[in-house]
Amino acid sequence: MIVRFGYVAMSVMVSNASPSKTMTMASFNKIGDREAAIRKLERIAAENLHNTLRLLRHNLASQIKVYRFSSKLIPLATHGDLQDWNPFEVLTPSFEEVGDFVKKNKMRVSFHPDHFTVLSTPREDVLASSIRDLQHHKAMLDAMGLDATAKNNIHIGGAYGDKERSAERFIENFDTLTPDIQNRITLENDDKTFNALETLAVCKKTGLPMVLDIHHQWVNNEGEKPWELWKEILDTWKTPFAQADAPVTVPLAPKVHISSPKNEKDIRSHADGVELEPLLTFLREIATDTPALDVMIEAKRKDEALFGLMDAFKTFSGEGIEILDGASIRLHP
DNA sequence: ACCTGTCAAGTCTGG
DNA sequence: CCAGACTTGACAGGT
Repeated sequence: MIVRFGYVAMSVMVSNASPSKTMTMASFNKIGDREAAIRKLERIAAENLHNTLRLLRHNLASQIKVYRFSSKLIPLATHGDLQDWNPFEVLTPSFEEVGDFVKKNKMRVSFHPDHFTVLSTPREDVLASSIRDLQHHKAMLDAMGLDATAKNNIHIGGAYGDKERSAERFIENFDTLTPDIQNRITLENDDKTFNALETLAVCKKTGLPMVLDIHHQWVNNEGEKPWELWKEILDTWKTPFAQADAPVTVPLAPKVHISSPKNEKDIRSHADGVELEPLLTFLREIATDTPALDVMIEAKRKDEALFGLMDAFKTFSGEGIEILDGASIRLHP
């Protein structure tokens, strides 16, 4: 099994390279001249995209091929007061530059629209803004010229006192989405509401690929071990939604998220780095069934945590682990 | 240079 | 019905 590692949004090693610079609505309004304020938003977005490209170059230098973009590339893009603004008129070349780099270097990229995207909601207004957010994320991937192998990962959402009904509502609402949005979505188990088993059930009904978050599964489960679900999770990556728009010959590798609890008191929060031991146990359990796996590291110290984990793997060299490059390993079952 | 409150957005709990 | 917690990086406004 070949395992590639990636990280999320920002680097703690490349300085002054935030891809998430923003502007509040209060300061937008304070500018007075609306056109000037919009130009400023566009400048910030261009800077975020420029920094994203800098991060991708840093990734390439370290052989990191898996990366999640910041969802805040364009400040206020989905804000209700700015719906007449089309940021892509000006920003498309910057998005293309990022997308070209991704394609040229065969990187796997994604977004994670944050927890305000809730397709399980009973509220019409919340559903509408959730769909708007998904459309926005799809539009950014389109502007980069990336096919549907680049996914938007989301959670099911709230339970509203009736989890079964809420899961059904997620499916009903998902069914109303256009296919080009649907086939960009992956579903992840969360740490409070929809556990891995419940998320898997929704994936089976919708045909969505499931991203297993091992940390979430550890704090929110029904007594199962994460690898006990793996064969079924693997199957969710063989559905049509897991494939690209364009004809593809190789299915997308499954993806998992890994992070470690911050401390004994606060087990949900993310620690600076990632503990090797639980991850290694999981990888050894699934290695036989899984030719390729991508692991997204969600640690507080971002890319530094990735390098720390790679160092930890090095001490297991010869024990069924082969270091392939700066960000990937081969694990022999 | 550093500190504190706030931010576009949603849900859940407790009062 | 409403305030506060949750959680996160970064702004905004202060010292």
